[in-house]
Amino acid sequence: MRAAEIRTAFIEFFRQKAGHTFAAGGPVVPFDDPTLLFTNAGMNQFKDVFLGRGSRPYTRAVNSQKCIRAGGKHNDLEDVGQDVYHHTFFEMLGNWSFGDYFKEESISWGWELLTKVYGLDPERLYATYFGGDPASGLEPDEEARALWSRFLPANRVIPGSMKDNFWEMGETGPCGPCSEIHFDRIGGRDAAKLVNSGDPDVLEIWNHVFIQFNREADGALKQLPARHVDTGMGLERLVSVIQGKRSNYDTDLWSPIFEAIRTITGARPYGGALHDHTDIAYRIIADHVRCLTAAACDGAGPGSDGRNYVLRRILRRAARHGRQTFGIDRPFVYALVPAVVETLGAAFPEIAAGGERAAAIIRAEEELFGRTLGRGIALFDESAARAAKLIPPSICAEDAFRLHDTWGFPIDLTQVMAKERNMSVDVAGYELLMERARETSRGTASETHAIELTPDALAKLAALHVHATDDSHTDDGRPMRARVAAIWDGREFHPTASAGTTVALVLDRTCFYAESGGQEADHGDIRTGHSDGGGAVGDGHALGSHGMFCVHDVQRFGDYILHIGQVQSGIVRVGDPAEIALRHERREAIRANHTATHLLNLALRAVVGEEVQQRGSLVAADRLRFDYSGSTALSAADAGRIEAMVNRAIASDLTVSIKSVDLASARTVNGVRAVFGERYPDPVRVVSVGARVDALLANPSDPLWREVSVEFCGGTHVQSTARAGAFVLLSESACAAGIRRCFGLTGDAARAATANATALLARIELAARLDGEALLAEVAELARLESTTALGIVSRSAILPKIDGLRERAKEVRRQSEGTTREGALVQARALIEAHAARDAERPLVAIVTGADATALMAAIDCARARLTQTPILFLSPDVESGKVAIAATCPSSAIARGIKAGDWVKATAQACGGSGGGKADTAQAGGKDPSKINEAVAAAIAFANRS
RNA sequence: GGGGCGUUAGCUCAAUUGGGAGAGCGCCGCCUUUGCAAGGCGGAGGUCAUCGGUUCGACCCCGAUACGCUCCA
Repeated sequence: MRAAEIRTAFIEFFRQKAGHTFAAGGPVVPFDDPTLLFTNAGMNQFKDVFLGRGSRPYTRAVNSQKCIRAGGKHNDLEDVGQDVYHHTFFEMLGNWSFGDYFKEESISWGWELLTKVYGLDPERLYATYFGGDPASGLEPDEEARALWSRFLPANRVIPGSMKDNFWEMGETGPCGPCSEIHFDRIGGRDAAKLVNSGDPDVLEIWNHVFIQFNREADGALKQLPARHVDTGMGLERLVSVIQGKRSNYDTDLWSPIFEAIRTITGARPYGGALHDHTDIAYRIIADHVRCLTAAACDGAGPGSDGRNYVLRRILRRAARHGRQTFGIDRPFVYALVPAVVETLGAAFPEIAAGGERAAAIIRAEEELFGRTLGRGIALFDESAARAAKLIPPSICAEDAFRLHDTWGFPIDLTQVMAKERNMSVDVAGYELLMERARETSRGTASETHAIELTPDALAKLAALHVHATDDSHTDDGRPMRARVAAIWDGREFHPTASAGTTVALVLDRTCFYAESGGQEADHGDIRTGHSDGGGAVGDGHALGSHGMFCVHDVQRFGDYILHIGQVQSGIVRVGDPAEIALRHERREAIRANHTATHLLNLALRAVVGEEVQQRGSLVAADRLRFDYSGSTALSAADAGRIEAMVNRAIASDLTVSIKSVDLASARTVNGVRAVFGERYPDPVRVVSVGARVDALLANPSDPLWREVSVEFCGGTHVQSTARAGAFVLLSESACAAGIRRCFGLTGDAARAATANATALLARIELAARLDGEALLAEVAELARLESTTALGIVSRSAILPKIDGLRERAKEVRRQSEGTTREGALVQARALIEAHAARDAERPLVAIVTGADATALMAAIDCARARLTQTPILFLSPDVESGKVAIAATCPSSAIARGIKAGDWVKATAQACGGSGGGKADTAQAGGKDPSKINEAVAAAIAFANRS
């Protein structure tokens, strides 16, 4: 039987014979279960039923569930490839009874399916049952034993321990005995002793769990009113058994993938050897690509945290085999996806439909890693060479950390690579460095500890009968009257706050926007007390009953909004009436930036492509920031298109429409932008630029909406886009692996950036007419301006080549003047050489060369040394204008032997004219600061040479 | 938001406490060979990212900026 037939046979057996409902397996990424990294068993999606919290319209279910066991409590990642039966991704065939049938049906159907449908040899089957546990007061599961005895002789019905045969979901909750069916791959023997002993040829194939108890918090077991059956049978294992193979990988679930690996890498075919490097790599890559494909088709791709990081680690493990084992240095894992679709697509429509997307996701991650992979391997090799000298050999913590931090090698990948060379990794040291890095990167961030409302404080507020803050007026942001409901200093509540103190005010209502969704909080003022009491001056307690409070942050905790700030003067009391007003200009700037952020999001998608996903944003008063998925830099042309699109929208003065609608229908709007993985409230606030929200909902699938910015967003926006004034993209860069970050400006700030660019361009035009020293100075100044002024990406990309052109000319000017000074020095040197050559060769040559700088002087020394090979030579060149004396010397070995070292010589010479220097024994340079002492320097040089 | 690493020839990368900018591959020319592959010899190619500072002297040390990569939150 082929694997697909085996899978279908299982499902059909239970559907037709026993009236089970086919309940398609859940996604491999659990939807609503924070306790689970990945779906790791067939029962995950029915957990609520077993816990008595949910129900289904059926009581019998069957399916094949995609499971991932990596990174979490069940982690088979380390074993993949090393043996032939561990997988990060596998299928679990299962049938369930929700308070319906129990042990008898479950066991007899199990026997029938295995022996009659699949035709397994009954002589090779063994069953285990729960053998009881006196310590827990649990009786043996005699019922299961008796049922199995109907099919199997007594010696093949084996009692098992608490560990093997009693299943518990967690510390508390539903649990019960289980019964496993084992298979002997060899046969013709009594393998009872090998059951549950770890022998790869005698393996568990099917576990039947009988849920009949509930474990209470005090540890006691109570009988459940509704008893359930939960079974699980690993498909890969079952297929190997039915197809008579000793390895899961020798079945038709894997052969198409192996074939694809062979074709793409050009390696020899898979050989199935347990300890062979190539075969291990084959297994690892095949396993990992199945896992990554399944995850990607269910919406989870490699990333930097949580389950996404597990996927990244899995991919990087597979990817490095491409280079190290198969010697190819381009992405290849993605190209295996079609083979995965071929083997799984028919059973899982989401994999058939999502294959292309999965391949794109995998490819992007491979390209990302490909950039650092080569260097990382090189660094690892160096590190391993150092490690090899240690006993026992161990990769040091610094290298492991650097591999992780700089080259993106997860620690477990480093460990795997080390293990291949019989080395270990200093993981403890690595963790230490990691922790230190975490601290330093956290340290400066939380300098100003914000005032927070703890859960405890929230409860206290409720106890004080403080109502939730009414924030229904934040949108228009007009000044309003409110009342001080509570004063909180971060530790306790106070009845009053006096001038100078920093506290948080809770009001009964507010027009302030609390920081949320990346939009920064409003700032403003709160005046408390009866300010308009008329004649209050004469009032005895009027003085001091006023308070002036300056808000510099606003945060929401639960239903309460904290206005954090400082009491400027007077006193603020609980119960005081208050006049609150936010800083209008700041709010206006934020609104403009927020709407521009939405327009930017839309433009990015239009220009870069559909794959652009928002990964975060910040809306401040002075700028906006937008993070999105992507791994290549934006070209200047694309930046220009994006900028133009946003500016067109601003010029069109589009109306911004905002409305709260129910989440389900909001999601149906074509092209709606929702942040991936983000949870949204229901009803959700929809912000649309250029189309009325009502119009969107009236015809949600209209392709026109793809051209319109539609986002779920709680922030504040301008009423129409013209208020944003103008938009400029400031910069674009990488901020994390696979994530790009760009900054933008609107309004006056945007116009200023444009003006800066115009001014700079004008100055560059003028500089083109300069020459000589003036050109050199202006080029330096222009370069300084370019890097320090705010410029848009587009302008900068137009300015940079112009400055580069000027640099090119400046370089030519410099080269020419260097050439002439060098030539001048050489001419003088040649004359000196000729004059000296007639004399005693070993006699030192000390001479002044005029108009030479350090480089030219060295050239002169070079020239002289070539001709006068036995002569110690020292040249000086005073420059009155710059107040410096350049000195250079060379000494042949004969002179060095006499004690004339060039380094000492130039130093002695330089000291005579107020400088110092040094160098090697054969050549050296130095400089003096006082050209007027040139004669003293010459004298010193001659004296030094003669003394030695 | 914060941290780390990086930027040197067309490409991949070196350069000891700061003392004359290098290798391999590629490119060009010549030689060797019947031809190819290869080999031998020679050559061109550098704003050491940019700007500033320290220094007699900076690829190297310090600061700022840009760009790239990466990690943490």
